[in-house]
Amino acid sequence: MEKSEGGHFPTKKAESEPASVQVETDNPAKKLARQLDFTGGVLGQALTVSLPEHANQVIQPEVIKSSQLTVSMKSTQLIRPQPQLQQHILLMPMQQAPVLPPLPLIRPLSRQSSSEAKDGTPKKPKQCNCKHSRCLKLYCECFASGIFCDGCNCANCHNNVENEASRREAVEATLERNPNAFRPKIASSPHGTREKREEAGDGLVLPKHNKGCHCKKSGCLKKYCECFQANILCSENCKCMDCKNFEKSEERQALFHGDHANNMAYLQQAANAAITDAIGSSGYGSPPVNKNRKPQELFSGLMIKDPVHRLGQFQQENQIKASVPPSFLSSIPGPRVSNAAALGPPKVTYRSLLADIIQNHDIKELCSVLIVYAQEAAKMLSDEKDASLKQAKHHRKASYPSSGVEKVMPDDCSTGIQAESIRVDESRLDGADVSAERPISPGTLALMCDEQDTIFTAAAAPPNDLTSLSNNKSFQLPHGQGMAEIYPELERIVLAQTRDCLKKLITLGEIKGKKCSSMVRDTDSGRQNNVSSNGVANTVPPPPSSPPPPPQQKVDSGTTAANNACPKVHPPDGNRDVKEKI
DNA sequence: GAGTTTGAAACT
DNA sequence: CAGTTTCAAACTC
Repeated sequence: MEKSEGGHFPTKKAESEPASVQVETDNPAKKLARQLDFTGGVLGQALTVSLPEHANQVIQPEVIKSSQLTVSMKSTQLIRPQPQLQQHILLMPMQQAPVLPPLPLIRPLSRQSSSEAKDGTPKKPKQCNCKHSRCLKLYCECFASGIFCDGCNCANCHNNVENEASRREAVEATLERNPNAFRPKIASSPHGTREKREEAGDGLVLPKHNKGCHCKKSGCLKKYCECFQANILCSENCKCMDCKNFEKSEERQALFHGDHANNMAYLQQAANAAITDAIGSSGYGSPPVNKNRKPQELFSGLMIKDPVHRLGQFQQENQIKASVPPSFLSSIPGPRVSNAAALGPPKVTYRSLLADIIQNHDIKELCSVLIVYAQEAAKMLSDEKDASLKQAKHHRKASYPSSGVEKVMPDDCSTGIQAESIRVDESRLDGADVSAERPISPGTLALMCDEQDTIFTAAAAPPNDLTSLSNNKSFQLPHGQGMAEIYPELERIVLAQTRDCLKKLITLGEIKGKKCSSMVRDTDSGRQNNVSSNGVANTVPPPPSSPPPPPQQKVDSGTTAANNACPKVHPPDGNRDVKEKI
């Protein structure tokens, strides 16, 4: 496409073919180019659209209007001027070059944003608001896009038919300054295909800005940035500072990914936070050499030079994430670890203070123990219930016989964990046990269903020999008794244990946080006098109303604090302890 | 909607 | 070519 453009602006073919649209092609897959005619063509009259890749192909204006000019634009990708809009597409002045220029500027993202409804349906073109440029400078989007102003809010507009002479002069002057002024700013990269990038997600497109952006404060994450506006990544052409518009940028990913991708408030917050960090802690206060971080440099370890700054950024980013719903947080791909593993910028990866405390096997073990708790509680409760039922039956038989009708509890659990066992004999619903009639809470049902997950079964298997739990056989209540009656009690027990474990985690986090804080003070007492009391341990703040951990779960702070190795949480000590406790 | 910020374009 | 100014869009309040 680049070479095919060769010259600058073509001859006025439109004058001889006023009602036709001429498309020149070389390669159908390449981008569309549009020839502009500033000779005074009006709508539908002198519309010449050039597709260098489609040479000698003539299509009707309507086709161009509706689709061709937006060809190769996949939904949210490169946004081109929308010729179907009522603004006029013009032809450039006669020039030597026979090959038509590509589409003009890539400004139109703003057009899209303001001219489309939220569902993406085109509504009406955006109108420029030029006041001082007479719409004869590239400041004017209409002029830059090669279209007449039509219904714009501009003042003293000369970008119209009535001022064709001055407009033509302006075009020539513009071309004199920059022969490529009306050529597209976004060029396809010779490497790879757009499809490949699109497949990579992120809404990425392969093209890059020809001149590159020069953003300083926006982090290239706002529409001030032409690259960002065009929905492309910054490239080596860019001379931006603190660029965050690169593929592995978490800030950028936060903008494009996540459940809150449409939440403009959040997007702005994320962008602002990223920018604030970029220009706040390291922005103008740091040497320019560090400010201009192109994507390539980001991959070269430049950012490692300032670990303090990076730490600050991570804290800020954590604040950002803490301010969004967990659903979004979970949607952020691989919080920090993934980035560390990826080829992203070599940022210092923040790790939770609990990262070394909570191990995978701990989680699995905890789950296993909770299951054991539940099982033991179920047995115990069922025994009690069975005994009481027998007594109740004796009493009832003396008064009136049982109806024998069975009541089937709703079974939301698709795995049918106890489709049979939750059948409750009505005879047991004698009013003496209200809890037996209590419907199973969704949480409990979910818990019981989840207990069938592989993480439970696989985790519990070796150490605690809980494989049998996976098939629920051992989870069936003894004596064939249903589970419904004891679910509430089971829930209470399991939740209590979970709560205790969480308390322990909180305690461990506090301990480690204090340790980290003291370490920071020791190593950087001169500068870090403003570190919070527990440093980054605030990521796991203790609940205000949370009482101190029960004595039996008190953490061996002496060991953990003295030991540089991270303290680890241990679930209740095995089945034996569980049984003893129950 | 007014005011501010931003960065490309224009200018020196 | 670098620095400054102008400009209009993007953004904030």
